[in-house]
Amino acid sequence: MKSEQSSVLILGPTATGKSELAVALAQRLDGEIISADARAIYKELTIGTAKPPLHLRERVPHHLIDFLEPTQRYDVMQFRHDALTALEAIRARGKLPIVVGGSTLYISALTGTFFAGPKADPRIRQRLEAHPQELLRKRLEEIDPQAAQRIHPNDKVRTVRALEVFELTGVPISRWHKESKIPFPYKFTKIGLTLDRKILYERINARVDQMLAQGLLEEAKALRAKLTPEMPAYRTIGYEELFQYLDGEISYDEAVRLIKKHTREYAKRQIIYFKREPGVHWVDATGKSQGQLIDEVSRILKELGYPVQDLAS
RNA sequence: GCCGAGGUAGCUCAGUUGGUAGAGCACAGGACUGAAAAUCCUGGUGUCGGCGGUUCGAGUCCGCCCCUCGGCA
Repeated sequence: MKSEQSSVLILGPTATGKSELAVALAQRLDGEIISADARAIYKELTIGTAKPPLHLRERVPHHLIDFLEPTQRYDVMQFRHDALTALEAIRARGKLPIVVGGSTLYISALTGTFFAGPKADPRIRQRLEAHPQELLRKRLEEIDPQAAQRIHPNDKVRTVRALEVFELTGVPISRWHKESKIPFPYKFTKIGLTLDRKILYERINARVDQMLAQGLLEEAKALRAKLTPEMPAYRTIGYEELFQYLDGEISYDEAVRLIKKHTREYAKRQIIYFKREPGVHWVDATGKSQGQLIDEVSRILKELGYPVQDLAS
């Protein structure tokens, strides 16, 4: 572990104010921000992904935002690589890396271990996906009973991935998981944001209305022509529902209702996932102003030895 | 005050000829190793307005009371 000093990692469900906190901390700690967000990576998905606004990005350098075409594929190990590159570059500049994000698996890639197996092969994947799940499941039970035990019979995504790994390497994925563990070479001080569930949901609902007022529908219209359902960017909350509306499948009101619902469900999944992340300094943002929140987190970091500058402005 | 309709889950409601209640929405818990804002699993959460009565048994039938919404005064 080559970490003289840890970097900072801010995690938590959507709409808790992570981005703003990150910028404020970057200013007090002379840092730069690395986004761990599997949708903010794409250009043109701007309003719906709640990217930090330009004026914040001008104040503090942000990395891994807006660097991919929405038609491109990306995955967690590419993220791991890109994040590592960015992190080392920031450190080389003598600055503090601050990772911020809500993409659960991306966070895990930085705090946990991954296996050195093969990456996705679109051709194999496509071929496997064409088969009915029952058949894929049967095959998984034959080649990797251990994985079959952990993967639910209905979970096609994981079934396909397991079969793909086996086809590419001849080694069952369960063995990969057991025998190949590569940790991320840097440690993080983890700050987790929480918010009273009810307030969080209200905030999500309000934010969706705000996104629509800002022109989310126009953005979705422009994207509809370029994206197909196979592309990850297509499956983005706030866009997929509007695509359905634009295709005449559901009403506008229904689309809006679904965006809110899906975002709430997403936030809940994030909460559950992050719960098991070890060593997080949890900070409850309920009832606190932006300033109070920043002060509280600054205090925590100061106690941990970070050189927090007091901005008496 | 009179007439009518109604009080069942957080909300909107369904509930056969009496057999200790269920649907949508909302919500809760969980899984997760290269698609992760993805994918998948589990869960009905209840003084059936209240009190009595009939009955082996009442959300359901009877009586009284309370409350809500219409209409007439």
